[in-house]
Amino acid sequence: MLSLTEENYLKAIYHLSEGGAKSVLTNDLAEAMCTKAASTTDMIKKLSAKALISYEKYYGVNVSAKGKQAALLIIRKHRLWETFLVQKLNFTWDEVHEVAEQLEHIHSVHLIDKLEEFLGFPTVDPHGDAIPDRKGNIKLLPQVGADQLKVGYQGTIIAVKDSDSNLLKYLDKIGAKPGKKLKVLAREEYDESMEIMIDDNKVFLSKDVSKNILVTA
Amino acid sequence: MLSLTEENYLKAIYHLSEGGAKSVLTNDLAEAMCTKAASTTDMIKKLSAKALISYEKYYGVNVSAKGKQAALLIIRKHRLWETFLVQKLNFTWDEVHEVAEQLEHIHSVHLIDKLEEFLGFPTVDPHGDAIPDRKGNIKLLPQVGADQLKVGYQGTIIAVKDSDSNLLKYLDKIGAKPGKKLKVLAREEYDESMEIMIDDNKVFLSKDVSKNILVTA
DNA sequence: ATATAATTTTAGATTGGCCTAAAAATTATT
DNA sequence: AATAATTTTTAGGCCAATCTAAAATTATAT
Ligand SMILES: [Mn+2]
Ligand SMILES: [Mn+2]
Ligand SMILES: [Mn+2]
Ligand SMILES: [Mn+2]
Repeated sequence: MLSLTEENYLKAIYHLSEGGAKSVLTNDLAEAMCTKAASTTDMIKKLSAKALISYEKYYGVNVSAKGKQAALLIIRKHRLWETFLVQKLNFTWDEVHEVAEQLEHIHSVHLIDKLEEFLGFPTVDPHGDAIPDRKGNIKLLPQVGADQLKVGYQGTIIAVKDSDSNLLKYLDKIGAKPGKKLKVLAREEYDESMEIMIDDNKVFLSKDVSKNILVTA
Repeated sequence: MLSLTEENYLKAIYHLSEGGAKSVLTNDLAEAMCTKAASTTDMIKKLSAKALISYEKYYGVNVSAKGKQAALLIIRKHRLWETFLVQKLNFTWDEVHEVAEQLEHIHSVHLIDKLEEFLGFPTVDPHGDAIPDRKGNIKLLPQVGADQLKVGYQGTIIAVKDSDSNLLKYLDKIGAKPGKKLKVLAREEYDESMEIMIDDNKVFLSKDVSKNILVTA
């Protein structure tokens, strides 16, 4: 059984290794966890001893198959709870992450399976992120940050980054929701800001915003 | 903000002091918490420093007004979550306590208020225990253990003790549920066993069982 | 290639929650 | 009232998770 802290480190390692094929570095993990590098090294040793990650001294860590599965089961819980909060308790999508950070550590397989059933087996959470199944399998759609797009691109918003509450409020205001059509009208190379069309609304976005909108690749 | 451990001790102190007017003793608290007396003394000092309990060395503790309110807000969460698990996720009443022990420590006033609304402002949990309101007020009905009853008593089951899963399964089997009519037909003084009528079913109960059935006083 | 800078690890300390063993205080028994 | 038994507290230590400061290693720049 993993402690709450071990679960949080493992999840952070998984998220940091998503996409990139490189090892997760101690300092990056420390920053993500809001702890110091020394503390992180300690935890890396613990997770490594439990075979959840592989660790090469000075060169960072990688999640093992076992670690990936454990991480995905935590993420499954996080996303099912977020879905519950929005669909059943009428939370707004900017209110759910913090509470889900706590709820994801409740230990009960029965609970989470029943919750999933109660929600009608949702496939994505309120931010568009895929929900892993009870085995820890997840199907990731190829997706890219809107900041990477070229003028003329047309596609669909798949998901948005969910950790900043104020960003989510803004995205809600401009209608940037999973499922919406997105078209790139113009792009300013100097600051990488863009003019885009979401459904029928024209908006200007700084890179700081656009990079948090994930679209079909 | 209380730690999970502090919350659990405080709740245990509150429960041990329910009914009785006497102070809660260190050994009793240690037993309830499954820890040793020495550990309990440490925690008593912490809770006392936070003014949640009053502590007289060697003579035990009493919950303060502030402590009582904090305890009742934890109990509120516990009972609302139990109600959720039974009513919405189709848990049986013997499955909910353990999970609620975890869920009661989730910190979010918004969450628990929304949950209460979602459940339709229930007044009692699946075991018949009253649910405190958002201020921490609770209305306790005068109730007594069925083991105290005399032959000829007629009344209604208010609640059942909820901590033993096997007991709950048995109570379910004999139909001993909150709201049901109960009549005492006979009582054997030697072992304090009883013959009772629940609705229209006649059952024999040992004291070990009857003491967990709470009826109108 | 060497010096400097950055990163990572180790060493040693702290805090919360727990323990055992010993000391102190209270309660019960003669 | 003195002694014995019980309860409670204190003393000292352990483990998990954190920190700071110092040492070790790797990366970068001359
Ligand atoms: Mn989230
Ligand atoms: Mn999400
Ligand atoms: Mn319960
Ligand atoms: Mn209950």
